[in-house]
Amino acid sequence: MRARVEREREFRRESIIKATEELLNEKAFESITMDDIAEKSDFAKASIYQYFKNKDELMSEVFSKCMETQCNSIKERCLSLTAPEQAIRNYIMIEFEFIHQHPWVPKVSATIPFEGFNAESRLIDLYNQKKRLLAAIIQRGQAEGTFIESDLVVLTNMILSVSIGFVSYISTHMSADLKSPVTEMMISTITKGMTRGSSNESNRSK
Amino acid sequence: MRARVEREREFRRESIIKATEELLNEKAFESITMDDIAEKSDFAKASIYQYFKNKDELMSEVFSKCMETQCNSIKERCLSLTAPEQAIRNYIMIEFEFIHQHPWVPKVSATIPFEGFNAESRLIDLYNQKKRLLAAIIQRGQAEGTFIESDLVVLTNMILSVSIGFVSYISTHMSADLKSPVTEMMISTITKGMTRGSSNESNRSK
Amino acid sequence: MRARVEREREFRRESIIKATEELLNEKAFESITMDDIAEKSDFAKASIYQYFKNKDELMSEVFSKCMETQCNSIKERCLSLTAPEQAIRNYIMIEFEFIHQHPWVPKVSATIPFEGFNAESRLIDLYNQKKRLLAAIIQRGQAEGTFIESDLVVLTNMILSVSIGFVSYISTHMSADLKSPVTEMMISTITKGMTRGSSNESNRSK
Amino acid sequence: MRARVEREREFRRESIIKATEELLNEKAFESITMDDIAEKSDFAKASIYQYFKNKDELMSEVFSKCMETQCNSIKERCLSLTAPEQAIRNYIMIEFEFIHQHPWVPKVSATIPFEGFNAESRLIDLYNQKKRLLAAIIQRGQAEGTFIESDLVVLTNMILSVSIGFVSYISTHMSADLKSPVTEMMISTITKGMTRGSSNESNRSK
DNA sequence: AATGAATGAGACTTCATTCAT
DNA sequence: AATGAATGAAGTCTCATTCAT
Repeated sequence: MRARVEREREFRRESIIKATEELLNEKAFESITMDDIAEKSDFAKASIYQYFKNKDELMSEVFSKCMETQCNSIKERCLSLTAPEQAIRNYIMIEFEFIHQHPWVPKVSATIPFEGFNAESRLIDLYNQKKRLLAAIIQRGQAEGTFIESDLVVLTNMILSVSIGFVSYISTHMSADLKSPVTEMMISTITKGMTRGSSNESNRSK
Repeated sequence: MRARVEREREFRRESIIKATEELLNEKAFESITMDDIAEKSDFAKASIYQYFKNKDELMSEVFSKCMETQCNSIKERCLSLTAPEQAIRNYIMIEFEFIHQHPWVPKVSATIPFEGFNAESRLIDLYNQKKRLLAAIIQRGQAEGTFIESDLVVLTNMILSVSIGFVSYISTHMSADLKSPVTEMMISTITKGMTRGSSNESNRSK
Repeated sequence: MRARVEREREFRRESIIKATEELLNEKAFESITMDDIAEKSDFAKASIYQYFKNKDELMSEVFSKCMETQCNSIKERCLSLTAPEQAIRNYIMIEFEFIHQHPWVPKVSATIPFEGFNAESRLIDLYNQKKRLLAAIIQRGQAEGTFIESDLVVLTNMILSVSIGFVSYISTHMSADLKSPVTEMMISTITKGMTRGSSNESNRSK
Repeated sequence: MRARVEREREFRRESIIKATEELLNEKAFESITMDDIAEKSDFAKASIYQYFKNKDELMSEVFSKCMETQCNSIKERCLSLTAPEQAIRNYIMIEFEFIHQHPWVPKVSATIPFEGFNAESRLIDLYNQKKRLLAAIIQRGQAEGTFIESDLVVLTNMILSVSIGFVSYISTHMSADLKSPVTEMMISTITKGMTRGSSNESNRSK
C-alpha cells in the first residue's frame, strides 16, 4: 500500500539520477540544464522539482550515489583481504573500473568543491569515508611491515592523487581494455612505490 | 611614438588576462562572468571587448599564455641537459612550480577541451608541443640506455598523467613548500619508475 | 482535453503576433525590441521565447501570416472569376484593402529581404505564390484576348510594382476611404494600361 | 588661407558622405554602424563627430545631398521645357536614372520618416520642394490643356507614388538598361494616364 | 502527483557617443 | 584637428525556479 507508492517514488528518483549521469558523459557539468535532464529522463521539467529540491541537490545525489557504490566496492574487495599488497592492487583496480563506468567523474571531481556548488555534507562525508578506507588498507600494510613507513596521511593522500593521475591517463588515452599490460604496469609502479624492499631498496640501504 | 601606444595597449591586455587568472583561482571557469572580469580588471565591461573578441578568446588567451610559459621553461631547463634523469626531475619540478603559480590549471585542464568551448587550435598546438618536448626528453633517455624501453608514446602519456595526479595532490593537500620531502619522494617515485635498473629490476630479470 | 490546451497555446501565440503587428504600425521593423513586444503583448520577455525561437522567427511568422491571408483572398476573389478585367480590379482592390489593415507592410517589404534577416523559405515561398496567382490571372486574360500580349513575367512584375506604388500613395496620402474616386481612378489607370483596345489603341494600330 | 582650410574641411565632409552612400548600397540603413562608416571613410570613428553632430545628422546629410541633386536635375531638365508631355517623360526618366545611381533610396524612403529618426526639417523641405516642382510641371500641362483636369494635389501625389512603384520594379527586376522597351512602356503608360485624349478618351466622352 | 506556462535575474555582446591626449 | 580608449545603455537570449491547474 504505502510501501508500493514509496518504492515507485524511489524508482522515479533513480531514473532521473540515471538520466543525469548519462548527460554527464555527454557534456560538461555546468552546461547541463534542467531542460536537458527533463528531456533525457522523460519527465516534465517541473516534475523534477518534486524529487529534488534544486539542481544542486540533484547533482549532489548523482555524485553521492557513485561514491557510495565505490566505497562499498572498496569495503568488499579490499578490507577483508589478508594480503595488503593485493588489497592495494584491488583498490587501484576499483578506481580503474570506476572510471570506466563513470568517465565524467574526474572532470567533475577536478571542479568540486567549487564555489557556488552547495555540496551537502553527505558528499564530503563520502569523500572522507573513501579516504579512511584507503588509510585503513595502508595502515594494515604498515603494521604488517609490508609497506614503507611514511606518514599515514601523506601516504594516503599520495595514493589518492596518483590514482587520479593514472585514472586521468586511462580516461584520456585508453579506450576500454582494463586488462592491458599498461594497466598492469601502472598498478605495479604504484604498488612497488609503497612496498618495502622493492622500489625502495635504495632508501632502505641508506 | 607608435611603439609606446602599442606597449600600453599590450599592458592593458595583460592586466585583463591577469585579472581573469586571479578569478580562475576563485571560481570555476564557466561561472566567471564578464562582469566579474570587468570589476576585477577595473575596466568597463564593454572595454574588455576592445581587447578580446569574446569571452572564449579571452579564456583561450589566458590558457595559452600559461602553457607557453611552461613550454619555454621545459625547453630551457630540460632539453639542454645532458643527464636524462635530471631532465625528467626538472620536468616534474616545473610541473610542480607551475601548479604553484597557477593552481587553477588542473581544474581547467580537466574540463578542456569541453563541449562548446572553441579553443583555438593554438591552445591544442601548445598542448601537443608540451607533449613533444616531454617525448624528446624520454627518447634521449632511452637512446642513452637510461630509461626503460617501453613504447615512447605510452611512456610519455603516462608521465604526463602521473604528473597530473601528483600535481592534483600538490594543489589539494600541500600549501606552499616545494622543498618538502614529500615532493622529493614523489619525484623519486616517478623517476625510478622509468629508470632501468632501479624499480624495474624485476622486469629486467624477466 | 489535449485539444483545448493546444487551442489556448495557439491563441497566445496569435496574441503575440498581433501585438507585434501593432508595433509595426508604430515603428520600424528593426527598432522594435523584444521588450516592446513583451510589454505590448503583456507577457514577460522570456515567455515570448516559449512561442518563438527568436526574434527573426517571430517576425517571419508575422509576415507570413499576412501574406497567407492575402493569398487566400486573391484565390477566392480573383481566380474563380470569369472576367479577367474584373479579376485584375479585384486584385488591386485586395492590395488596397490589405494596406488598409497592415499599413506597415510596404515599409517592411521594401527592406525585405534585407541583410541579416533570415527569412524562412516559407516567407519567400508565399511571395512567389502571390506572384504566381497574379500571373495566372493575367495569363487567362491574355488567353481570352482581353489583355495585351506583352511577356507574362514582365507584365506580372509590372503590375506587382505598380501596385506597390499605388499602395504607397494610399498609405501616405489617403486616410481611410477606399471608395474614393481617386481609388477608382488608379484602378482604372492600371486596368486600362493592360487591356487591349483602350490605352493601347496606338500600340494596336502600329 | 582660411578659405583653403574651409575647403579641405568640406572635402573631408564629402568623403564621409560618400563612404556612407556606398555602405547604403551594401547593407540596410539601420544596420550600418559608425564603425562601418569609419572604416569605409578611412577616418577614426571619433573623427566623424567633428564633421557631423551625430549619426542622424550624417544620414540626413546623405539623403539631403541626393535629393538636392535630384531637385536640381528636375529644374534643369523639366521646368524649362515647353512641352509638358516631354517634361513629364523627363521627370520619370530622372527618377529612373536616380534609382540607378542610388539603388538604396527606395528602401530608405520607405522607412523615412520613421520614428526615432530626427530628420532635420531640411530633408522634409527638400521632399516638399520636389513635390512642388512636379506640381509645377503638371500645372503647366493642365493650363495648356494637355493634361487631364483632376485635382492638382491628387495628381501630383499620384505621379509621385506611381514613380515609386515603377522605380521599385526597376530596382528589383531590371539590371541596368534604362533604354529597354520596358522602360519606355512604363513611361508611356504613366504619361498616357494623365494626358487628355489618350487613355482618358472614355472619361472625356462621358 | 504531474506538468504547461510564466518569469526574474542575469549572461554575453553591440554601439553611439564622449573623453583625454 | 585627429584619434585611441572608454563606457552607459540597451539588445537578444537562457535558465533555474515557481505558479496554477
